[in-house]
Amino acid sequence: MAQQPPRTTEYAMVKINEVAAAAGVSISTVSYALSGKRPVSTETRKRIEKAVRDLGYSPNAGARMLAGSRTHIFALTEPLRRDSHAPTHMSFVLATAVAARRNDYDILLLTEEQASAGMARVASSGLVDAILVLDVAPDDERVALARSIETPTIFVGVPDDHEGLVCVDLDFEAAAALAVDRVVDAGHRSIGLVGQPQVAYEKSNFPPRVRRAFERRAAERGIQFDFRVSGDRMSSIEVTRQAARSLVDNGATALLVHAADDVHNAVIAEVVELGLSVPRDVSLVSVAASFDTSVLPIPVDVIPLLPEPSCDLAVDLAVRSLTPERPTPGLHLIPPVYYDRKSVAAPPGAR
Amino acid sequence: MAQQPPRTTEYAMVKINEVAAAAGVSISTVSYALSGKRPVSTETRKRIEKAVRDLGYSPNAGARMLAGSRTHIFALTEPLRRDSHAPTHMSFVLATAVAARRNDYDILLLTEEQASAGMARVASSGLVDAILVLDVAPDDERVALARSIETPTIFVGVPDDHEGLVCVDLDFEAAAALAVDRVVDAGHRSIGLVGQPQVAYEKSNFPPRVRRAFERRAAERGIQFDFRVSGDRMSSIEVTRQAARSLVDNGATALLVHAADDVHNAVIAEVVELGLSVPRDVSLVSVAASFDTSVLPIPVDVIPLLPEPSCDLAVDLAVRSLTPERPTPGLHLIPPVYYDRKSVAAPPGAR
DNA sequence: TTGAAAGCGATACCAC
DNA sequence: GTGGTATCGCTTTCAA
Repeated sequence: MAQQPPRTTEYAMVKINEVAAAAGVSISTVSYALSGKRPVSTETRKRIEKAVRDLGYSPNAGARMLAGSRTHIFALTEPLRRDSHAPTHMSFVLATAVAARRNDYDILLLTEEQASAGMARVASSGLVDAILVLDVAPDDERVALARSIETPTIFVGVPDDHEGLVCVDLDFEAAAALAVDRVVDAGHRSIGLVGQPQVAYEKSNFPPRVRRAFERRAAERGIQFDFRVSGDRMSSIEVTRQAARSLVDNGATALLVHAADDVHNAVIAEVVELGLSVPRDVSLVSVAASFDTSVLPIPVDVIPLLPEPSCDLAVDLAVRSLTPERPTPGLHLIPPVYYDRKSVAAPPGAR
Repeated sequence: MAQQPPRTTEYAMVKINEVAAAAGVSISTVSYALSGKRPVSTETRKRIEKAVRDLGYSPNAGARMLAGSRTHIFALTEPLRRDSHAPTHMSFVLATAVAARRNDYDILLLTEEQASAGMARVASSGLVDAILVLDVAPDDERVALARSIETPTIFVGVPDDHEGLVCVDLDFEAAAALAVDRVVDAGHRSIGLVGQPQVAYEKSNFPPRVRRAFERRAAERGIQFDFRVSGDRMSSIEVTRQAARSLVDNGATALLVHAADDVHNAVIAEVVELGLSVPRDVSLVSVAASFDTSVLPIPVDVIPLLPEPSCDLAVDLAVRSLTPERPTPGLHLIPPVYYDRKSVAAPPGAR
């Protein structure tokens, strides 16, 4: 006699009516037991849960969308441009996906050349409940589209024209001011900022915000300040090293760095080559870094740009935008946090 | 009198019956006109297309899934581990997304801790039509799951146990043979292979494939050949440098490298330190690199492992797996392509 | 606390 | 070449 093969898998997709039959209740009770939108007696709930487990039931996504007008999917639009910093992007995508799953949402990835097309498509087909916008540019084309669709849209990053939009971001201005305060409080009277590569100040939006906040706060504190762009990854690191050197040569005793990890390495290398030591001769603070500054050749104080807080908040806002109390349009800023790695001390002259 | 605001957007989602009414045809005709699954006279098709445009119609995703049993979504499972090489991963994700869109498919991103859970979920809820598996490990947990679900699954990469699976990968054997041929054709009579770290030859399956193909082809061409493992990322690069040195000391005039970028750097550093120049004294070829070998200190000829061909083919197989002629399980190999970066020349003795 | 049944908006079969 | 309509599997109102 041939033996039955083990039924490890259901080959026909099990439906809600089979669950209902197995549990001896009606279809609607099963639905309510699973969604929790109506009280169900503990006893019947248990029977239903058992039936669900036994049969390996999982509600059909299409049917759920159609009947419930909730897709349980968020779109994530991200240009994934070649020139952008891949590890940073990946951690944002990852953090978003994790936060979404925590809220029982899946992530649909939109990476089209013309991002608006994808957004328009998923919005008008009702494929997603909300749209999360990453890697926001100052003049982002997705802003106009966000205004024209009814699908709730959350920006992680702040475009220049953000009137009426829901935006999440690190409070870059506060971060820059905090960094300035720390070194000024330590006694420094002349500080420099090594910023992003030149192109970032045209194509991205937070670099100028950091720069302006840095300059404003330094002026408020009545100290000397100066700014240099860094070199980009593909070019030689010489641009960055010259930037660091000229800041130090001009008297800066503390350097703030707002750039990728390789720029930090270059700055440290230059400081070392100048025969200076951190923090005795030069203090260092990293602003809005999205990598771990404690694994640099010299650990560096940092006000990090962590993906998790931003993405968690963005997902939270997306979820809330589907409820009666929709989040208020405007900037939802994450307060900066300072991590001490002992790379700031009083300047040489102060001792 | 208050002026009507311009109707730039439809605020109520337009449905197929409205399109039908506007075009003066039945619902089914609209559906067929859009899907092309039944001939429709040119004239009525035009009227329908106009109505679609005018009303900005886009079929409801949920309804389409439910009625059509096609979701037009592929899942993409990718661990997105912190330790893996972000830029490489991102280019694979991007290439997959682009290929999918070309086929009118969207990508749902699965990045859960335990990848199988996500796969099981989307499979059993019918959320996706197929699953694409990236960043495949030799003993990948997703292999077992792929076998247990009915959703077609395509692996980009080859796990050790790939019996019955559909896998896409570079043709490593052909790549190794091609590399050997190029240097032998250039006149070299003694060549070396700097391979992966030792552990890769135990835990992975393509490194031995490359090594064997290298040795087989070299033997066929009747030349001297030798092999060394490289050092792994965490250990010192000394292992790699010694490997390169001993190959050269033993008479190799050409080195093939099948390893990560840091190993390439170490090999180049050693060659330079030996006072040799590329390609005058030593020729170099990189096999199956997934990074850009033209940005190494010395540009190196390469037979790359490119994301696009693999991802295009994977998507193509996914699409075909939904048609009557499903792709055959097994390895679907991408033919190797040689990129000349001028790191191969005739050996010193030949001149 | 539970059940019956009316949709949700497409697809695709059966008729004409 | 075109139209009517059963159907997909769930959510949610209405009734009990």
